[in-house]
Amino acid sequence: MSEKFSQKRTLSGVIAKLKTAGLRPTRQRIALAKLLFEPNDRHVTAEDLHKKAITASISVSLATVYNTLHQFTQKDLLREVVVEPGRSYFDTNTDDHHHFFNENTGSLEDIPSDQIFVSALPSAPLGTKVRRVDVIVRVEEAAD
Amino acid sequence: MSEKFSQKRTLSGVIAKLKTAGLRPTRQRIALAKLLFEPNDRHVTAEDLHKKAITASISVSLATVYNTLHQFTQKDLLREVVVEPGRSYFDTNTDDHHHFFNENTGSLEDIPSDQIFVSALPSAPLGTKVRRVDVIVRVEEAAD
DNA sequence: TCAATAGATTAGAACGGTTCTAATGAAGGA
DNA sequence: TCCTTCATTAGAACCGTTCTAATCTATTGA
Ligand SMILES: [Mn+2]
Ligand SMILES: [Mn+2]
Ligand SMILES: [Zn+2]
Ligand SMILES: [Zn+2]
Repeated sequence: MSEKFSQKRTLSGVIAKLKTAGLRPTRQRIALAKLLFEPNDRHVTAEDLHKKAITASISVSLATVYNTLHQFTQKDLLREVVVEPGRSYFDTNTDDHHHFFNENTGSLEDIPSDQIFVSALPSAPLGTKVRRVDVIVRVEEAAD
Repeated sequence: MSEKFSQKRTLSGVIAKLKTAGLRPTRQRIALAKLLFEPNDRHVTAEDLHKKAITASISVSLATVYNTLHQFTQKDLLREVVVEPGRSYFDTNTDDHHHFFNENTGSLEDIPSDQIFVSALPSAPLGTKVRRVDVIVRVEEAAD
């Protein structure tokens, strides 16, 4: 597969993905989607992604990065993961899964849902229904 | 049990608790501990507790509320619960347990650890050890 | 092809929860 | 009581995030 062709495929794939989600394929959204939707899943903060874009010479404002991350989340292209106060992570893996969170480094690692099992829960509080079950395994650097 | 006696018991109990933890029983810490360590477990934010104190005519600064919550957490009198970005909850229940989190109201409800079971996990990332496993069941108001 | 329009982007201000600073006050040991 | 250490405080600073309102761009249908 030539580089040009692979680039083209990525580009058209990204545009299709945006259109399918009902989002206009703007220069900024296309560029951010390309950074996000690489083969390997990623867990990024808004500022991570903004830095990454700037480094890649993609001119985009921080406000647009936030807008885009939230729109992608709303359209189920991303998932928001909350593990520490004052900072949101966005996850390119939208499958049902869980996380290891390293409290020393701030890094997130997926736990596929078939590698963990949460028993039947007590019933949800009256008048509510379960939207999602998040398991966060908090780890720390082991003492030597 | 007379009210005076019950008050005295609470006061001396609280002071003992602080001393045991290695914290000077100051006026502010005693007052906040009394608000926190009531029979029923609570999930409060710093601003919740500060308001509660002011309402109860306890003069204490917000900075001291934050200091105290963090000190209590460090001494294992409280546990921090992270469920939404930009706001920390402090939990008077320090036993191993999990939570329902109502995303509409922001309320937390305990799930005793014997009412939920998380299977053996995949091993923690290399060089790390598990500090805690948090299960957060996110619920929302049910449609009518 | 070209308005017209709806939607997107942007810089910078504002926001809200939290932390810091450095000055004052209180606890507790000698 | 005096002294040292620790705690409290008001207010400023901080920092991630959201808002504002001006500018720009994608889309569409004439
Ligand atoms: Mn990061
Ligand atoms: Mn609250
Ligand atoms: Zn993930
Ligand atoms: Zn709890």
